[in-house]
Amino acid sequence: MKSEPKIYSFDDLKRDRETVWDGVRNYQARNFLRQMQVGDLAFFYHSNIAFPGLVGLVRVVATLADPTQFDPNSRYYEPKSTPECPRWQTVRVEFVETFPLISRETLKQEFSTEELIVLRQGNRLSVMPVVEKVALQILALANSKIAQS
DNA sequence: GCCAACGTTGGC
DNA sequence: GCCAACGTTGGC
Repeated sequence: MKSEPKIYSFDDLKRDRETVWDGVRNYQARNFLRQMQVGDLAFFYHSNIAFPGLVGLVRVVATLADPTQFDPNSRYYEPKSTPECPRWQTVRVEFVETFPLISRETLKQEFSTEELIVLRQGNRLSVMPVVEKVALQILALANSKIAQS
């Protein structure tokens, strides 16, 4: 799950404890959101900063229709959506743990663009899947960094 | 339905 | 700040 820290950082999530991943208006990203289930873990990625990369772990605690689509005052308002037939789906996530930055540079050294969608040039999705094998390797990397610090 | 123009994202 | 890579929009 990717966010610009200037807009919403991992520290913001740590402070809030939970957040709704609202405002995603890309169909491919929405389809990934639909696949997410309560209990799923996700990495939090900081984008559009000097040192982009993974900064921690979050967990899905609920799946829901994106509430902003029903709010006429929201920039994400979707007049065609109704509570019975919402167009945009999302999840609520909770803070799990912070780990020392796994930089984009490190990720590129360790993984290919086939393995990690976030490494692909021109990638613009706010949510993207990571296969289990790669996820476990990243977790191992995170744990070794925690052990070092 | 095609596609040029435009706006946005995000690495560098 | 630049610019490549997208997605979206809208004229036709």
